[in-house]
Amino acid sequence: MPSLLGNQPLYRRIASEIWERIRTGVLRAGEQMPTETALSEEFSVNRLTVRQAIAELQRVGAVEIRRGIGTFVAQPPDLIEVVSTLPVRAQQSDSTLDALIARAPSAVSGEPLRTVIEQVESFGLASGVAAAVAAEHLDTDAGDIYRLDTVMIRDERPWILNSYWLPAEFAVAVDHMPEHGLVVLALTAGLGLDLHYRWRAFSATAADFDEAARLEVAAGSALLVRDGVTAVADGRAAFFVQRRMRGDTAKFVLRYAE
Amino acid sequence: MPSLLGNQPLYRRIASEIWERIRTGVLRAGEQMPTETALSEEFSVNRLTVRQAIAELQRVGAVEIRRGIGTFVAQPPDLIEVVSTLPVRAQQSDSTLDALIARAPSAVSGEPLRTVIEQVESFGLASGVAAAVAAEHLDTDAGDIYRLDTVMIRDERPWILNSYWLPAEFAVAVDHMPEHGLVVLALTAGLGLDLHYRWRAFSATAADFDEAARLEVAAGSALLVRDGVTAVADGRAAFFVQRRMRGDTAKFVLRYAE
DNA sequence: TAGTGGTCTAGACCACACC
DNA sequence: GTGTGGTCTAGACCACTAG
Repeated sequence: MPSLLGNQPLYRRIASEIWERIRTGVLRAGEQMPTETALSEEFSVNRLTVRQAIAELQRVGAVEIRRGIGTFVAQPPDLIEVVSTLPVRAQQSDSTLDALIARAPSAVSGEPLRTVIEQVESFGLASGVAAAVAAEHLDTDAGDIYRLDTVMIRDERPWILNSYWLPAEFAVAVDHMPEHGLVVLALTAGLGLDLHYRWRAFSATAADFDEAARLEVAAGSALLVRDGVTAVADGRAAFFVQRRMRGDTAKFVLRYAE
Repeated sequence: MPSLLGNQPLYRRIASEIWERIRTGVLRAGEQMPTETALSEEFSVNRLTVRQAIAELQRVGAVEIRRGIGTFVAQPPDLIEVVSTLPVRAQQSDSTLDALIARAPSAVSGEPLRTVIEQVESFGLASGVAAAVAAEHLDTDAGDIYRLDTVMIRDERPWILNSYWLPAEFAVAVDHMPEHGLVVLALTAGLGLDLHYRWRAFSATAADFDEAARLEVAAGSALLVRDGVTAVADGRAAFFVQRRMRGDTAKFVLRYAE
């Protein structure tokens, strides 16, 4: 244990040591790490102690564990930047959706593949606390709100969880949503609505068990949350939406016009 | 183990069971949980298995562990909303800073206490990859950039880590920064500059070891990252800044003017 | 089949906070 | 001191992936 902070527990010193090897390039991105047994022999500790160190490195995003195969130094994630230019007016398709579709890498060479789709998971009358909160955002009565849960899939991997709350008058748009279509397109193209943002908010949270399972990440992973209210031209609120995505895969950029 | 998914490992079923107790109010927020030993007897498993379950609940934010005391059902975090109204022009003090100071709860009754301060941790010429990236954002030469690292402290707890990269001409502002002052105030009031955003970006990341230690959170916790470039009236970039904060303590809201 | 990580046990001792 | 969570060991067996 040729390490630094003598006061730290063993597993943390081992984590630091491995981290250092990654940082300095002794272990390179994508490379397979020594097995847990090998490391436990090298550091003369129990395998469980090594596992504790590796678990921390995984949570930090430094290594990737592939069960039955081995542990690997993590590759930098490929991050999609979703850019908006401010001030925006009208169309909400400015950023998120176009970007999703346009920037997804093409699988077949040359052919711009549409690899982002939005899949409906559930739809029905909203209830409970969430419905009450949504009602407040939408200036409507809580009994009259529909909830639509979808998942956006990018390159065949779940990417963004969406929960929409819509007043009844706008909920009919869901019927206009084609298989693998996008909710917002169903509202704009399908219903001929002119949408614009009323507000958006950004926060971060740890994935709970349900979110973790649906996004295929570990419970507790960092999620980026963007929620907001979108309205139509005459000022009525069309929907309140909350989007949750893996933190390391998306970045929202707001450019301010000069 | 009166549980659901029979295929899951023991520790996960135990975590689900406890989670269910919290969700349904059998265990209430703030309440102390049974000790690890008690739980291990109740579920007839080894204490380590219980610990694994509790660790997951902690990462998810469901419980809070106080060493030497006990484990408690987590309280909902008190979150500060930082609101901007769009379109913004000029002053950047719109949101972040004013909000930080104004909305911090008062310790002494009635007296609006200024509980948010910004403390310089290091200052000097920037180098390495980070400096190169900053140079690109700032349209400057990489050799001429200063880096300023600060921490914002709210109610005596570290809250936001800030890294500023400034061209030499603006770095002098640091000399104008009073003890416990705010960097942006030093630039505006101290140097008489008229600042405005060029762009901002939001993302989320897992706290690395350094960030975790400085923010007093566990490695791997969800952090909200906001970075951006602020310019002065004539268009020159004044600084590139990256702010990292505990995800559960801050939320950035953008309101769009009608 | 061989090799990897994943789960679980039994038991020991330590570090910390409170009384 | 007493009780809490934190660390570590030795050893066993399982589940998954690849060849």
